[in-house]
Amino acid sequence: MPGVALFQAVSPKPDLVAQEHDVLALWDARRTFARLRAQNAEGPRWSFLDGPITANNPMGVHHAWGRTYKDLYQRFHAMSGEHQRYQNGFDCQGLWVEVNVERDLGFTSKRDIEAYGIAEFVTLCKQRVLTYAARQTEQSIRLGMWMDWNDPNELRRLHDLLGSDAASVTTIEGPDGPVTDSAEMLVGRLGMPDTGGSYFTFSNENNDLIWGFLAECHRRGWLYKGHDTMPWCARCGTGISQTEMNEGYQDREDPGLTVRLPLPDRPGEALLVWTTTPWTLTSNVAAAVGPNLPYVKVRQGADLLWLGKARLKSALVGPFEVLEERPGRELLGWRYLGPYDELPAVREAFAGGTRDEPGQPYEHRVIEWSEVGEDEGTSIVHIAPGCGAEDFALGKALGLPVIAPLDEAGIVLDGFGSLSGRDVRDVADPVIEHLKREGRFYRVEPYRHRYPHCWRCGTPLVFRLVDEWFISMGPVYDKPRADLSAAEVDASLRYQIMDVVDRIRWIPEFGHDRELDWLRNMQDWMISKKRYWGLALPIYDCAACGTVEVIGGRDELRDRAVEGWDRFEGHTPHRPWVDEVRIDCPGCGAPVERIRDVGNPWLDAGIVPFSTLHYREDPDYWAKWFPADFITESFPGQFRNWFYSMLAMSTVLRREEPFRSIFGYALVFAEDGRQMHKSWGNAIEFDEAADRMGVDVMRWMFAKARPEENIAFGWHAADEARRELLVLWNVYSFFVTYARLAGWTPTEGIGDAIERAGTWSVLDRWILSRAAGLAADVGARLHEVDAVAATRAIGAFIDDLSTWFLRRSRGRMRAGANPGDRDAAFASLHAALVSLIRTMAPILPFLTEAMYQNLVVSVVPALPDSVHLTEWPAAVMAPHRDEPLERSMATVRRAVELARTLRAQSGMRTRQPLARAWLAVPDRGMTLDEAMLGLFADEVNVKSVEVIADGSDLLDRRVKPLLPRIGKRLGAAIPSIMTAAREGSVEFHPDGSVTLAGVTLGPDDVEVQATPRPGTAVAEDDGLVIVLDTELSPALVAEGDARELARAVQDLRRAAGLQLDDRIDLWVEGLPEGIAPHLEAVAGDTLAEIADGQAPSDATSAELVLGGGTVRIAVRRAPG
RNA sequence: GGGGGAGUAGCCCAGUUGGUUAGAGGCGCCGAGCUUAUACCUCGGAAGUCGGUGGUUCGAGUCCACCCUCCCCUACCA
Repeated sequence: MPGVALFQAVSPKPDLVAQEHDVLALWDARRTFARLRAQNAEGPRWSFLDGPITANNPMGVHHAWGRTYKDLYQRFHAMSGEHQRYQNGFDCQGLWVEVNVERDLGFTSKRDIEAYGIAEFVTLCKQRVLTYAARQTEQSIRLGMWMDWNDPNELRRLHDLLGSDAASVTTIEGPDGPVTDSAEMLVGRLGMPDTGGSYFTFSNENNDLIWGFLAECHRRGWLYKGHDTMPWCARCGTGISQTEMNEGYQDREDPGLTVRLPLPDRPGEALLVWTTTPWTLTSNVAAAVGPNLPYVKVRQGADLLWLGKARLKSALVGPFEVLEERPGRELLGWRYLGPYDELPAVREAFAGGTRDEPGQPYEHRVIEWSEVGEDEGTSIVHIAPGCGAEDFALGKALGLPVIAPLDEAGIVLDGFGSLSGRDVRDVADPVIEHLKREGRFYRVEPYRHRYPHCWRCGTPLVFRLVDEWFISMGPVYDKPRADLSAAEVDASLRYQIMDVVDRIRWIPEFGHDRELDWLRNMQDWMISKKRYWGLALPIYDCAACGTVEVIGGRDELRDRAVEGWDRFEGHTPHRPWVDEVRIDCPGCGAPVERIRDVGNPWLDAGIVPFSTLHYREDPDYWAKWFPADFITESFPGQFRNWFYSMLAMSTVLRREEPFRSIFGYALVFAEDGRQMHKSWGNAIEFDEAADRMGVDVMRWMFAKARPEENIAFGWHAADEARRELLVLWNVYSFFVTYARLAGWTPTEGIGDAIERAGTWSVLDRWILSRAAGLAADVGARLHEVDAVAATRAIGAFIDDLSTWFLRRSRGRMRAGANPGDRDAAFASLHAALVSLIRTMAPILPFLTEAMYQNLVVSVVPALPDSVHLTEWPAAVMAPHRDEPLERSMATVRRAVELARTLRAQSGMRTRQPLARAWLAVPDRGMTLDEAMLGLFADEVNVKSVEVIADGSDLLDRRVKPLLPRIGKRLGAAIPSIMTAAREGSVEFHPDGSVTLAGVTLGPDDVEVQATPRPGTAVAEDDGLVIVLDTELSPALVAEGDARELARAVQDLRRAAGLQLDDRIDLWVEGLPEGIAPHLEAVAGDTLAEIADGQAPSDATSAELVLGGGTVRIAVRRAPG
């Protein structure tokens, strides 16, 4: 076919990584993604909302799992013609960025930050975000993720300008033209419609809308300042919310310290209390007992000690004598001497007395607490309201004094004697020393327990009395949700959120229960943090009159500002600039400053369904894209983080679900089954994985992984995934090789096949039917967010394509094959491959694109120039579907397997032709026509196949009693019945009943199975019976030998490194008589001329044993 | 501490309302076969006291009790 372009030659061993880079360049050059968006611009909307990735470090392979899903579902929906937003998101604000910036600067405390300057520090935080946003953008592009990306170099330019002169005016290219502003404000405007690109949660709009949300919470009375003892990280100088607490539990060893507290009214007697936090003893206020628990007084030497009876053996050291037993209630009110009564802080706190007895100084006493248990310590609990939440609640209920010993950095405050000024982590030993000196020490021993740590920096938390801001979640009612009245739901945000959760499709389903469970147990949401880089909480708490005002947006702030607006204007709404603004107190008119706290970062991510969809500035747009059709993130953790914050905020603002369906997946682990850790040497960086395994291999692994289970990610798993893809590549490479040799090209893509396939052979029609079925199946699966089933179906298809279609069609594509049949083979294989790669394109965008370029673009230029611009192939392939044909083919293939098993059992190699096979096919409305039988005959190498009606003569009948039916009835007779069945001692009766071991069972009680009679070449499977005629005539033997010879010649060709179409000279020496007639055929198959005489020395030679004699063969490329 | 889940072949694991010979699948191993798609594929095989102990039953991987180990969720008990 002169003048027609051929396929490009393909290496059988592809460099997948290099190929991926070529494809990226191709997409770039052809603006493929932009054209896809244009192509779908009028299509139905599919709203995907990207959960923001924290722009704080390079992306890891665990991100690649989620991003694979995000990209593959976006690509799939694009192939269905759907219009999408393609907006990636970066999470920008919060402690995690601060901690890294601090580390870079070598800072160890908040004081360092203050000294450095908050403005400078915040700028560094912004810069860090821009740095890693640029980096992650590049990595995501490398992964093949199609999003509306910013130019990473523009992000880096803004980074630099922020550092050198944030106020300098510059211009960036937006989707609708250039946008000019100061560098700082451009950074604050990233992701908006005029600037385009990814959204950044530090953006002005994002912060502004959170202000609006908080103002709404305030309007409804849900925002409040709490005064409470909270978990606190002394290193970070910030309170830790309930959400964050859950992330940070670790095992830790603390001193388990038992202390004697003398009872002045009972000379010589003392209470024993136990604590794992010695520093809190400074702030001891009371000792709690369980009123109904038994307590005892024991004598140890001169000591008289009180403790819980149940704790005697474990709490005491050494021998003891029990003197007295009393219930806890009889101990109530006892005065005792505290461990640190002499401290000024203690005296001062106690001087005011209690709420109920304000006149006289408070003294330590025994109080009642129902929560006191008998499992640990002494059953007398040390109570320090300034150092524990439960202690605080108890103290509050009883009106007890509160002693708060720590400042925000965990340093002991003044008034604590020699402990003052020391770090809370270093005071355990001084406390113990003090107790020993005072005669209060009883014992200390290491105690291991799970203890909360800071999720970010790993510091053990302390409990500290602080003011923090909360959003109330509303009451928890003690009854089922179904019984709640509308008024009760209206009064409780948590139940409103639950109703929203019910409207969402959770995949996997357990997510629904998890979220509800979290909401049930959720305490009020602590949204404040005493830090620097984050959402500036727009709360104005009047020191003069106590009025709290919450500002709902930047414009409102400008209107309300009484001073400092000029110093804020031109800046993003961050500290320290926004702190300059004061408003007038609506209560008393005094100028009020913003509280200095920043916001919980999940507020930043939670507002995204509003901020990124332009809820305020373009309500029509928002209404079109809200709620999102789909989000996907890793499940662990997000129930209480992103999912929760989105649900809470959307419920407050709209009482609507922010997304319709959510797909969750688990965690990426290393191949050794452990979490990846750099220090364990089992971590794999994303860039390394991309460079070494290639991103398609990674995507294939991720798409195949069961999302509800952690994935074991590593090089071996990657090799396995690559092998699967290489099978496809081999088919492709084979196809291209032979199509080139034959000069075959399609004229209209898969249209060739659609036009003419009706007349093609069963193999062709079968593979096209399979391809059609695959496209339909994978489409349905991906619609259901089931990538596992999709990849499984694809894998099975590739296997069919390679091991059956191509295996049986290879001869059809060789030189000398029937031209019409050969073209049909090429056309059907080509169509199947093209349909397949379109079906795989969302999952494997690079491999499929590379193949598409060659299979389609290089030969049919009129078609779309990217596989990603083609439509989902299910519809166009549907006419090829022929399910009866697929069922028949499955039977043939099963028959082939049985025949192979038979050959193996009888030691009859497949190369040896046999005269006949008999085949009995179970009657399931299935017939095997000539062509099907021909496939079977060719594959198992038999001269003829005869279909017999019934294979039962060849088989033994065995009886399998159906135990679930007869077991209950026959009881103890079962063993003998089963033995009889196993041994075949069966009596069959005409009505279908049988007798076994003297027991007659009805036809329904047994299953009669056919098994091959031992010693015959018969195989059976579910009614399919195969018999081989293993009688060998001399002619058959000779034919087998000839095939053996041909095989040997082919091996030699390969050993000699010859090309597929090289012609050879062939020398054969010592050929047995009988084979001679076949020699010409062998020569034909191997492109050989039979040469006479001695083989030359430069020929490649070998020996083989044929018909009992040694045959020597040699080959050499024919000259010319 | 509370709640839930899991322990089956060298490894990852399936195992229906209890049914007698414990296996679908994947990796690995051994053997054979097929093939110029040349370490791809196919067929066959080996190997397990089903975490332990006791119980119910004609019969237990499966049900019950206790114990051991691991994981997840949850929890500021001192």
